Amino acid sequence: MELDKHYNPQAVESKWYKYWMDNGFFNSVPDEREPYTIVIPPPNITGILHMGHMLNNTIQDVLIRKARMEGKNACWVPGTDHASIATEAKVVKKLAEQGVKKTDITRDEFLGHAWEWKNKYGGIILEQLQKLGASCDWNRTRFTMEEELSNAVTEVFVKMFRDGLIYRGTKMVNWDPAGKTTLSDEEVIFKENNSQLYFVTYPFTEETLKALGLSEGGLTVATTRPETIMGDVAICVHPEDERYKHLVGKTVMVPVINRVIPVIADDYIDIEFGTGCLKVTPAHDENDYRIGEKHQLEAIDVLTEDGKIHERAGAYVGLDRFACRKQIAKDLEEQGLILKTEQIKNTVGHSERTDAVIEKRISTQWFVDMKEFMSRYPKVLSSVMDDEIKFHPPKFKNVYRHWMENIKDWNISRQLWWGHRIPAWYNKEGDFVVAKNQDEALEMFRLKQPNTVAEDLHQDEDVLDTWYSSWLWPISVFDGFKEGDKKDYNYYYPTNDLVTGPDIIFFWVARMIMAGYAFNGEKPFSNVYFTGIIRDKQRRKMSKSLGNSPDPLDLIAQYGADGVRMGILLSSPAGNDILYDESQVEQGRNFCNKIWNAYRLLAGWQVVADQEVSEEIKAGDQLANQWFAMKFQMATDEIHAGFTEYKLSESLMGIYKLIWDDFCSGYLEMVKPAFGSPISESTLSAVKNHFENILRLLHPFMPFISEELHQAIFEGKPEKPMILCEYPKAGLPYTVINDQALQIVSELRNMRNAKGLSPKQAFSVLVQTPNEASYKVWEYTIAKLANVDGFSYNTQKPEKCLSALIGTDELFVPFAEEIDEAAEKKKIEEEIIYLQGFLKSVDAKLSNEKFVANAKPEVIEKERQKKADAEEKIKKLMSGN
RNA sequence: GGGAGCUUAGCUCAGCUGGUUCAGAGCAUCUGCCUUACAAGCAGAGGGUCACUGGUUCGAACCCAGUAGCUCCCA
Repeated sequence: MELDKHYNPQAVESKWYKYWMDNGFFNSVPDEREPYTIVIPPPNITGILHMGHMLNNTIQDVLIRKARMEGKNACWVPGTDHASIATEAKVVKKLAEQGVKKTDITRDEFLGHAWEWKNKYGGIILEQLQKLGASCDWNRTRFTMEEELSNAVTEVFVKMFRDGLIYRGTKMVNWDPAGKTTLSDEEVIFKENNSQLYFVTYPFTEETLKALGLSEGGLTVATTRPETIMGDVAICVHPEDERYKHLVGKTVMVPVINRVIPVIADDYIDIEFGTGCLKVTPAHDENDYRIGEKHQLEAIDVLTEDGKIHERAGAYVGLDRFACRKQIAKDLEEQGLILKTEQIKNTVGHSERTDAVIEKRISTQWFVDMKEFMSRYPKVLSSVMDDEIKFHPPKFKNVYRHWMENIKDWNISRQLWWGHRIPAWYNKEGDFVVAKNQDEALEMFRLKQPNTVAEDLHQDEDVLDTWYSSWLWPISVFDGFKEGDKKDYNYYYPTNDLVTGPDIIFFWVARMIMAGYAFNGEKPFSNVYFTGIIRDKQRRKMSKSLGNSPDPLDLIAQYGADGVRMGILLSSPAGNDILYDESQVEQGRNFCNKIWNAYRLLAGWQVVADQEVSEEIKAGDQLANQWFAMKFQMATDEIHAGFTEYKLSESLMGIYKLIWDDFCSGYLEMVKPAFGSPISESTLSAVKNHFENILRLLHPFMPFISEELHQAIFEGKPEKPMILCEYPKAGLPYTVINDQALQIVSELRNMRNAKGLSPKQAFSVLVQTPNEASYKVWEYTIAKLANVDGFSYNTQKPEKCLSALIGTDELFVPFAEEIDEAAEKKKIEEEIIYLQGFLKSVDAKLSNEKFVANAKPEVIEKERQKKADAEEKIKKLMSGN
């Protein structure tokens, strides 16, 4: 059968993926083997596959496939996250397109639509992962809002509440006016902004003017948010500020609404900033809130939940907050109350999901008491610092510690419908209990008020933060919270490796560690591999709006999954950002093609019995076999070292070079029979064996082509499919082969290139060496690779020749034609000059008493060797002249 | 404002506890080749004052200090 010149991935990929699936090779059940477990960072059901997923899941697949090949019981659990805010926004938008408003339908109706949406689109991303070759145990696919996982969430919430780790409280929280929900601090992204700083004057009241003996005047504050002045309750100055000391206790009027407010003093104030006067708006600023509490001031919330001016503001009612800012500035200007404006840079919080500008708002919400949590579970921090849980790269340990040490309470309630509803029930008086379900809640109420009936109770309307379910993921996917048989949980947990982006280190990684120690007393995983963020060539993040993100599925269609996997992995050491460039994926495709053609080559050879080939060929083939065996083991050791350090790109590069340089350019050329000649049976078998071994090394990285060719080598009947073959082991002994003689090949090629000679022109060579034997064994191979038609040793140097050094041995190539003697001489002279310079520095070192006295003996020995070698070389080069 | 990290070839990055036959890899570039496995290829070659300035040391890409630039995290 004729094989195509180019590797064609499409047919191959779907064929083998189906084969693996049909045979259940991805599936795992507990047995006596050592488990190796990864839980997928569950993608959002709203998500579609992007380059970040590609990187992330390729790495997981590499790890899981390698573990599987190493005989471990490999289990990669896939699944999806319900993504409360994102999904709710999607569904709201879809309903709006149909002319339905969320407020017009019931909660149950809305959830019906949401589930419908989830069932239709929620699994798309998992199907896309299959195209990549992800070897997840699809039988284990979980969803954060399915029944079992929801039960786990309730269970944990109730437990934490009863343990005093969750409380309901009224605090200042982050409000997303677009999503109309509160957010945790982690969901707020700070962005730098160019803002106007308005200097607004608050006129003194009559009373104050009288006391001061003035006819007019006021206090000027600097603010970027004039639209909140209707919520002002005081002006605050520093108690030591000489400019304002005398005004403390006096009153001023809030512009626009002319409400009277006091001037107070607090050392929180920064005298240098603005005018040194701060307008205190406790309802809309964290610091103002604190000042307000301290001075017992009222908090007037002047905004509605969607960011418009509330009735209680008394002016501009119904106007959007940003429109109001402009309007009020204009009006104040007209009234002469704006002294000046300045441009400043400040940072403004935005919603991670909706990108709306966050408002600070006082609200009654549910919180996790993090200080208490951390004091009860110190392992959460120490395990990472002590490397019981290893971060790769370790620089993220600092980031982790810093966050942990400054941790704030976690706001976990969201004013949404799509999510896990908070298991708290209220009676008509507003008392509440936390319970697993309504029946339990009713019982609890009845203990105090026996007459309570179910109709009196209503469940909290809010749902929990998405991450409140995600943090349980490594436990809950193995039903670790479920009563009864915990076979899976006991076997698979703790998991081995977690692969994720550093952007969710706090959202997810940290909280999984918390959940692990708090609910199971055990770490959730042993290693965390932080991938980089994928950027384009200009270092911009990939985003839909920039349009700089290629569609991964298009890439797979164009370059093949293996090619894409390789391209994306090659330049992605852990923690470094990946600058994506299509040329990398091309490189991946080209590599596939290279491997494919190596197979084509050997598939086309005619085979004969060993007796049919000459002894010379046999010996040459055997040497080549041993030589490649050495190269193979050396590379295998390096590849394992890369895995140990989680430097997957280095492992992959090691394989790349092993295959391309050592196997194809080296080994195959060595054993390749002359055109039209056959290959011996034993050599072909050795080649196939080596080929098969490199495919094994490659399989975790490029699963499809390695399976395809593995099957092809064994004519479709291998003992095992590649996916189950044993991964080559590190540290196996190998015979060291002295291949210094092979340098003759590159020297000759170089000479031909430099002289513009055809490779077809044969040369004879003369080597001056004390180790004749180490060259003799390679003669056949060298002759083949470099077109040499004669070898001689330690004879008279010919008159006309080209020369080179092989280590300290000399190589002469008789060359009858024109030689640019001057150029040759110059080349040698330059070499001598370099060596002399080198020798001088070595000599200087060796004659330095301090060096000899201080340096380690082996270093000195090395220097002496260098000196001897350099002297030897110089001697030879000089004598040649 | 606080913290962490980075700066090595045109690009992306390796360089472990300091020891110049280790300044390296891949890609890109250049030269010559359509040599019956592969032009998605083959054979070669040229690129670097290791950000800058000082210091420690017999010896610094590596350790220390300062300067400049960049990135990230947190407020």
